[in-house]
Amino acid sequence: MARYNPKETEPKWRQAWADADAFRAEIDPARPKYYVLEMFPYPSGRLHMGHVRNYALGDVIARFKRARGFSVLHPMGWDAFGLPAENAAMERGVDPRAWTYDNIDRMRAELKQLGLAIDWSREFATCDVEYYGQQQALFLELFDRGLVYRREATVNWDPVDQTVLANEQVVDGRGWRSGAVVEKRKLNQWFFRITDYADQLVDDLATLDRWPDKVRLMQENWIGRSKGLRFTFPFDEPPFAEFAHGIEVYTTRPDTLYGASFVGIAPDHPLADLVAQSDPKAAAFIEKCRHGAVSEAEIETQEKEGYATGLFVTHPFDPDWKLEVWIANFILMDYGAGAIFACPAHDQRDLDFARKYALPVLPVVLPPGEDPATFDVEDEAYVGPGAIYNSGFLDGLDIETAKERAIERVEAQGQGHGATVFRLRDWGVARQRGWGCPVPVVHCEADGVVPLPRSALPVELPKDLEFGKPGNALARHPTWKHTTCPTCGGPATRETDTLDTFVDSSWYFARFTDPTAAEPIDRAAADYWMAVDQYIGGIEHAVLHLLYARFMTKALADAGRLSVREPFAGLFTQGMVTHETYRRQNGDWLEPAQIELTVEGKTRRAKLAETGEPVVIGDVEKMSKSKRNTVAPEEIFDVYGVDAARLFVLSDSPPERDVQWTSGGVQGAWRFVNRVWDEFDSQPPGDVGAAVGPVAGDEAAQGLRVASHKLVKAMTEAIETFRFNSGIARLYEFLNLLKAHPAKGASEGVLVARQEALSAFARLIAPFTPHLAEECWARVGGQGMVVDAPWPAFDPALTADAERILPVQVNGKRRGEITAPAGADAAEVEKIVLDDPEIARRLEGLTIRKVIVVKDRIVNIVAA
RNA sequence: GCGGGCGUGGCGGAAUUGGCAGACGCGCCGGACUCAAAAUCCGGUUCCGAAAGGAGUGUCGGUUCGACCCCGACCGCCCGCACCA
Repeated sequence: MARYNPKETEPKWRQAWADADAFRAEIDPARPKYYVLEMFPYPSGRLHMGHVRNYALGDVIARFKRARGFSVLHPMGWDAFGLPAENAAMERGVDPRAWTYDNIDRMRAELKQLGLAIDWSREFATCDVEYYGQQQALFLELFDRGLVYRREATVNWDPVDQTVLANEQVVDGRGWRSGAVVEKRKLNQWFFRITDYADQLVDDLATLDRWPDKVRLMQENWIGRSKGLRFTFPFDEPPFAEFAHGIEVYTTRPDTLYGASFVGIAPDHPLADLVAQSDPKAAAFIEKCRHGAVSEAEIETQEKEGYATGLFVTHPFDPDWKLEVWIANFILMDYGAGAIFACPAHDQRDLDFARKYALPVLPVVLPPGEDPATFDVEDEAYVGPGAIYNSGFLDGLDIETAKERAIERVEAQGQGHGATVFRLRDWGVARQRGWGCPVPVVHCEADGVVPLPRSALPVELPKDLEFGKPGNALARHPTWKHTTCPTCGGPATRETDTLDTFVDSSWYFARFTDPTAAEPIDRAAADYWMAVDQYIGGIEHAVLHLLYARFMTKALADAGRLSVREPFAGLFTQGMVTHETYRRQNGDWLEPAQIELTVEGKTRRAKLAETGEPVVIGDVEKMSKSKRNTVAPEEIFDVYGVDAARLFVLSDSPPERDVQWTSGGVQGAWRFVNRVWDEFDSQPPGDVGAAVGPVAGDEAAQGLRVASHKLVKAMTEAIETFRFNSGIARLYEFLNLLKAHPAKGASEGVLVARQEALSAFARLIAPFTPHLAEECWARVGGQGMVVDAPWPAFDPALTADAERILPVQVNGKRRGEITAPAGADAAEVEKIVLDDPEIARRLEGLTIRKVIVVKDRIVNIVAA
C-alpha cells in the first residue's frame, strides 16, 4: 500500500494555491458574498491547538462557501497591543514592538502551514500605525458626536504594576499578575457612552437569529434592563438643604408601595455623608461598610446591617405614613438611585433586614388560593404572582396593572416618573500603558482638553519607549508628551493614556473590507462585505468583545461610516481543546509525551515512560502550560501532517463542545488520510468528465452511486448546520463502502460508479483535508484544482429511495421488518405486514387491536 | 441565591427532532500477513444469557400505540451573573 506523504504533498499544494492567488477576495456583484471570520489571535508567538481548531472551523466554511459559488472574504490579522508584550519587555529586556512583530512572523508561518483559505493580502496588526492612526480618527468622530467623555471614576489600581486593571483582571481582590491587593482609586478616565445604546443593544439581540441563545441571554443579563419607577420621598422638615426635595429612590415594584417598611440608602450616598457629619455613630457605621467585603465569596455570606438615621420621610400615597431612613450595607450607590424603599414581605433582602431590626413586614401580594386573613410571610419573601391587597386604590389588581396605576399616581402627584434602569455602565477605555493606541488629545492650560485635528494624526508611539520598570512608559518618556495646543499654540501635554485593546478589536472586521483605505472604513467595500456572515470564536467573549463590537458598529452606523447596525449576522462559539492531565505521586505535573499508558481490563493506567514510576491520571482539562497537558501543533504536523491534525480536531466532537485531544484519535485521522489516498491510488486513471456512464442493471454499481449521492446530500447539510463531526463520520462510512467495492476485479459499472464517487469524494473532503483533496483530485484526473471546482451536486431522484425497510413492532418491541414502496399508505403497508410469516408467528394467540403505520418510518401492532 | 445548559457502551460521541438506541472513531478481543515486532488488512465488541430471550439512554413517576427526545419531582456535573432594589 502506497503510504501518503504529507511532507511532500502539503507544501506543494500550498504553493500552488499561493501561485494561483486562489483566496483573494474580490468584490463581485455577480455573485453572492460571504464574509467568514474567526476572532483574530493575539500574537503570543506560538500556535496552540485551540488556534488549530478555531481556524480549521472557519476554513471549512470558507472553502465550502467558495465551492458553492460565493465570493468569499476570509481575512487574518493580529490583536497585537496589550500587556503581554510589556511584560515580556520587563522580564527579558526586549522591545515590545520587536517582540510583537517577531511573534507575528512566527505565528504567520505556522498559520500558513495550516493551509487556510485566507486572503493574506489583507493582513494587518492593530499595532500598525496605519491601523491605530485610523482608530484615532474614529475616536475623534465619536468624541465629536458626544460619545466620548472624561470624568473622575473609581478604578481598580494595582500599586505594584502601577496601572488600572479591568474588573476581570482582579482576582479575589488582587492583581492577576502582581498579586498585590488592588486599591480603589479615583482617576480621570476616558469613557465611551455605551449606555446611550443600551436599549438598542438589548432590542437588537432579537434580530440575531443566528447567534447562540446562550450568548444573547448573557448579553441581555449583562445589560440588565429593568423598568420601574424613580420617585422622591419628601421630608416633613428637610434636615439638609441639599435634600430639600427629599430622597430619590428607584424601584421595580411600585405595586408593593403599600408594603413599605423603611427607606434605605447606600453607605456612600451623599445623604449618608451629611448625616455622618453630625453623628459619630453613623460615621463609624459608614466607615465599617467601606472596609467591608471585597471578594465575591465574602459578599455572599455578609450579613445585612444597617443604621437608623432618625430621619423620617412621608409615604407618597398617605401623608400620615412616616418611614424611617436607614443606611444599609446591601444598597449599591451606583445602581438606580443608590436608595430604595423596602418592602420586606416581597423582597428577600429587605426581609432579612427587617427581621434583624424588627421592622414591619406587611404583605400586599396575595398568592393565588391563599386566604387574606391567614396569609403571612415568615422567613421567605413572596415574589410570585398574585392579587394586590392591603393596598388602598391598588386592591384587587394583578401585579402588572398595579405597577402601571402606582406609576400613574406618582407621576400625577409630580413626585416621580416611570424609568428604565440598566446594569450596564459606560465603557472605561483608558489604560495607563505604553503599548497601546494613544488617545489623540492634548491637555492645554488655557484650553483644557483639546482633541487633535485630523491633520495631526496619527499620533504615533515613540520608538524608544523604556519598558524596564512598572508603570506607563508613555507617561515617563522624556519628550514625547510635550507639544503645542492646536487651538492656542501654547505649550500643551499629550494625553498619555492609551486605549483598551477591546477598542482595537471593536472595528477590525470592518477594516478588513479594505485594509489600505485612506479613510478608517471604505464605505463601498464595507457595504459590499458587511456584515460578517459567520463569526467564530470562543464563548469567553460572550459579553465583552461581542458587546463592544456591537456598540461600535451602531455608533459607526450613526456616524455614517457603516450601513449595518449589527457586525455579526451569524455567531458560532466553539469549544476548547482539552487533554488528560498527569501527575507524579508528589503532585508535579507531567507532559503527555513522558507518559506510557496501559490498559488492564477496563482500567487505564499510566506510568512514567522513562522510569516506570506510576503516574496519576487526572481530569481532562483545557490545554495549558501550567498543567503541562499541551500538545504542540508543529510536532503533530511533523508526524501526521496538517490534514490529519485538522481532521481530528473537527471529527471527534461537535464544534460547540470541548474536544479532547488523544494520540489515538489523531492516529485514527491519520489512518483515514492513508486509507483515502490508498483508495484513490488504486483507481485506474480515468476522466472525471466522462464519469457519468450508464450503470443500469449493475446492482452493485447502482448501490454505490446511490450511496455517493446520499453522501453529497448529507455532507452539504452537515456543513451548513455545523455538524462537522457527523459529516466526517459519513465520510468514514462511505470510505468503508468504497473498500467493499474495490477497483481490482470490479465490473465496468462499478468502475464508473467509483470514478464518479471519487470525484465527489475529493471535493467533499476538501474543506477538512484540503491538501489531500487536491492530491486525490489530481490522481483521478480532476480539472484544475479542487479549490476552483464546484461543490458536487446530488440527484434527488437517487437520494429518494423507491423502497423502504420498515421495522415492525408488536406492542412497542421490534419483532421484524418488511419492505414497502416509498410513500405506501397505511392499508398497503398493513397488508404486507400481515402477510409476513415472521410477524404472523409473533402474533400467534394474540388479537390485533390496532395497527399504527407511520409512513416510510415504522409499523406498530397493538395486540393482546 | 438567580439564570442557562448537560447526564447515552470502557472512552469521544450518533440517533433524520416522538418512530430500529449505540452510526463513525478510539480502545479492547480474535484472526490474516511476518522468523518476529510494528504497520496494514479482515472479523467481533451495550449488559445479562450457551441459546431462545430479556434488560437498557442519571433516579423515580407521568403522557403516548410508541419516549434518549415531551411533562413533573429528585440526584449529579458544567457555565454565566452575583446584595442590580
